[in-house]
Amino acid sequence: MKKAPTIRDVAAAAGVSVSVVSRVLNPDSGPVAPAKREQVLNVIDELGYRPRAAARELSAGHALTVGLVVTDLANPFFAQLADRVVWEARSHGVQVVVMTTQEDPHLEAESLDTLLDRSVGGVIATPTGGNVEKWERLRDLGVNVVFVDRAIPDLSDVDVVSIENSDSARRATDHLIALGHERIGLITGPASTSTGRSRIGGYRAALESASLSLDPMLVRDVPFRGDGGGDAVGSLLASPDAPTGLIVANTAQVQSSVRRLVQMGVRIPGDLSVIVFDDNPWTELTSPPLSAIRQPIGMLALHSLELVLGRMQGRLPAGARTIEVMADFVPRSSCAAPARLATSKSATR
Amino acid sequence: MKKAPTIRDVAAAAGVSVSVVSRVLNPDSGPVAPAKREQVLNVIDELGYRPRAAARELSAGHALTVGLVVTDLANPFFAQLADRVVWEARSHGVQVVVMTTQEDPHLEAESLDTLLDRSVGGVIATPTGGNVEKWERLRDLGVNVVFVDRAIPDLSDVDVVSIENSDSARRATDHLIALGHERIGLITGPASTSTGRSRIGGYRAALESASLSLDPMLVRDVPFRGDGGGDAVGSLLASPDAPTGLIVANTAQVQSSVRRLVQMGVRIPGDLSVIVFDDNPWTELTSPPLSAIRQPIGMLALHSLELVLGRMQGRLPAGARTIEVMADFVPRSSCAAPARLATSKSATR
DNA sequence: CTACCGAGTGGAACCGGTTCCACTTTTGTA
DNA sequence: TACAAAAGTGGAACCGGTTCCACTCGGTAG
Repeated sequence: MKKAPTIRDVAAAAGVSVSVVSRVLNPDSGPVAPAKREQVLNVIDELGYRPRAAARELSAGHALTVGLVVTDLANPFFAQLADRVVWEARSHGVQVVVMTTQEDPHLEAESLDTLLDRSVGGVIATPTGGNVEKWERLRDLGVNVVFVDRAIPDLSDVDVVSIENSDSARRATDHLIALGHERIGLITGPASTSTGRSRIGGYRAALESASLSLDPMLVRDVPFRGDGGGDAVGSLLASPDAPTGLIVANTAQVQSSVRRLVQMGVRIPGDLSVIVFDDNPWTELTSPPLSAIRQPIGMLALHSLELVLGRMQGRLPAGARTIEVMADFVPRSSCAAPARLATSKSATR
Repeated sequence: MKKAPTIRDVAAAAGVSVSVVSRVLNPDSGPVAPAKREQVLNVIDELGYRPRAAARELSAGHALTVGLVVTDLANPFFAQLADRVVWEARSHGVQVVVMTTQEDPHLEAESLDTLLDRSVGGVIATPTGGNVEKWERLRDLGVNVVFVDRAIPDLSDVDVVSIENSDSARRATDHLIALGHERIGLITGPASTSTGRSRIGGYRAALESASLSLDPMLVRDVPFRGDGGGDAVGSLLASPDAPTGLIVANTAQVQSSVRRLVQMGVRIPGDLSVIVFDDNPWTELTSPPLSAIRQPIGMLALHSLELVLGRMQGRLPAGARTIEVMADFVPRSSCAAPARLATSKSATR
């Protein structure tokens, strides 16, 4: 366990001063004679010298690192997001420190403190919704913050990247309406989140333009964590006036909801037409394959990182940006006309 | 964008020297009068002071950070592993820098260099198999390395955490044999990896003790990346002498393999009994639900981190450790007796 | 022939912590 | 009461980079 060479070792071995070595390391920081540059590079190579990141960060005041704060990586949505962020960051020479919040504002606060200690250049986060003052502090201290997937409305001056939630929900609802469904269940994220509200909004809009009334009993907003999805499915279908179509618009609860449907032996689309938000690899392995809103996770990651890096390098104009990307609707065989269409219609009227 | 207070600001505001503040920050580094400690803590709280990690790392020579190097987070196995590692690390006040290799030794090498620059205290990795000298260098420089899921046999003095691959493969094979299968296909990882070899070993052992011969055509080792799984499935089933049972023991290729089975319309378990390695949440959502080897990912994460942290704190005896954890076999309805059992038996003899 | 300019260089301060050491003040014990 | 050991404190060096600045050379313009 020998120890690594420092810049002074290199300088000594090359017979130059540390200033010269530093200038070789950072090409635009001053002139170096071509001969000496060569010489220094040779020594660096010989000694296997690598600059210590900590020293650099200390003097620079900030790190070439971004924090990624998400709920948990066990959720495929976040896992894929993290995958793309890490990958994209790498190609820019930036490292990613990953932290998870489990949707708990306390854990989130802790993460933010830690990120601050590390002097990260930026943070990409799916905020829990709390910690408004902490986020503000971070921003005021010069850390570039980008919210992805969700936003905190009270918080100004923060970039946001998300999908067109309202529009996506609307398209899913329209699809079911077009098939003849009149009672459509919606399982969505908490109404306290921007995502939840937008999706409910899109759902409502679709119903309105089809002149269908919105039955509040059919809309269930369940928390992002826990077994809320499955329970909501159970209670929706237990109702005597059960829906014939269902949109699961709480990404985190898709798995739990589908599991319950399978357990209950609900025939899809015979008993129930189903559309899920977020197209995971397995959604086409179920029988039948599920119609889905496919979130362009790669795009979300790309834009988020682009914003953070852009701000870190100061090459973006001031003023927060909001980027909304389109999500595809992928029709598969989990949707069909409601079975009781004819009878129920005549019976109701 | 004001700037954060430093230890000297705190010292000045509290009317003490920086040494005292530092001792308050690191309780076991020297005595402080209770009154002054109180006073310093108050000032810290008032100013919202937080020590800069970079400065600390610079003088300590190493960081309270571990690197996690995996293939990619889009793979649920690694995503879950990362989730647990991040979670567990957090509770120890350690941050995790995640890097992905895409199974490419060059990218892996790049990651290791970066990790070295960051003076990480340890690395948890699923090695690609290359870069033996780089790993050695890392180890010699005092970075604690733990391999998880796979090992590099040429590399001594490195801790390894994995499941009992041989035993697991054997149990899966035994299960199919007990049902009456005699031709059992095996799709596994590259034979150049420790994981691949062990699983083939277990498979072979099971066949031998049942006095069945091993047909090399039934064993397909496919790379961890790409579409090898699906293709192997296709070619296995295209054979006139197709297997009646299949074990997909290449975790990374399970999804691709199952997708192909579904696409081909193979009836499970009617035409083919199937067992997959790694029990993802969706394996019970397919129809029928798939029998699986459930890797205790949490245990893998826990042990890996335990080892890394233990070594970082120097509270582990020298000498590499190998930890193998048991994997559960979860029988579901994707396995049954081979349909042609009676006829094929009489016909063959 | 001098004045001036720019390239090239090295010294030293600085970033914000930790730690060693010398020094003063308590304490405890003979 | 005397004197050693322990507790408490501050100064300053150090970790390994970056950067400012002063300085020495050439070469060129006046």
